[in-house]
Amino acid sequence: MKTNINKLKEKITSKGMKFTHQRLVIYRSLCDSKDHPTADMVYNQITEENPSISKGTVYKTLESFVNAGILQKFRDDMGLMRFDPVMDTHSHLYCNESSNIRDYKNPDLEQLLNNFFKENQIEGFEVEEVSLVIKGKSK
Amino acid sequence: MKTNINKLKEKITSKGMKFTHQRLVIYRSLCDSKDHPTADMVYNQITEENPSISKGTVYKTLESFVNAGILQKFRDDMGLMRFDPVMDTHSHLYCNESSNIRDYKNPDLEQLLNNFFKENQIEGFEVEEVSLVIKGKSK
DNA sequence: CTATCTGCAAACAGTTTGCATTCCA
DNA sequence: TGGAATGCAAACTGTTTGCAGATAG
Repeated sequence: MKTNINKLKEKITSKGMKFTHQRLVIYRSLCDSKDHPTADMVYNQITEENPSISKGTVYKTLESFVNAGILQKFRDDMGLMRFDPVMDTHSHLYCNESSNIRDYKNPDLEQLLNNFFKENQIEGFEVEEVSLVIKGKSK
Repeated sequence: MKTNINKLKEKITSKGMKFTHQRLVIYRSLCDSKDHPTADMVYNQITEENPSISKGTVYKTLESFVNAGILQKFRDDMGLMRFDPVMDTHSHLYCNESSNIRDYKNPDLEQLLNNFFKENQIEGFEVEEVSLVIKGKSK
């Protein structure tokens, strides 16, 4: 746990950014939650123990984390921005019933897709990045 | 052209909905544009020739078209709702430079993904629908 | 000390909603 | 004529912005 904090501090300060209480709290909230929360969810979660952190700060902090390569962000079906502390490329499983979003990583699948687009060039388009949206239900 | 209008009229009326001038104009605009427009884009486009159609009507009409199975909708990276008159399953090509969105359909790819998820069950998750987000640049 | 970060509130964009009026069937 | 569709404006939600004051390094 301490290690993670030190790593975070290093990541932050190495980018010339300042290490603040707010940033620590926000980052920890993201790591604790497995649900790829929105800025608003993070705000509601941390506000219980840290009532003085403002919503604007949460938005700005999450954005700087993304810029610093500490978080990834993506849009969900509702158009909400989701934040993800897992930085390597992976897909997401969207549960149609609970609207939960789980991580899914499969190197074979990545390989399969890379090969496919290497072999099947698209007329007038150069593929740079392919990601999967997997919908279904968790059981 | 006439044929399409009659087909549209049939689709609309067969659902117990009314066939109006606004709905015709909105549907035609979508078919003419190849760019998967947002409601706002449709509004701006039709408003040149039909200044009296209101924005609210465009939103409501697009939504009823989706419910009636006349259009598909999906979210883009910016969180905007996009509308698509092509109803069979297909992927989209997102151009990172122009932010254009093109259609991409490849039965082999669909087959490949279906097979993959048939053979690779995901622990605790039942896949219902898989779609691809393909980013790159058009050339 | 000073550049960055924070908190607050106002602004913004896309979309939805409510309701009186209009219009298709 | 009756029920659905329209137009308009107000409301709503998620997010961004501007700025004065606070704070890390």
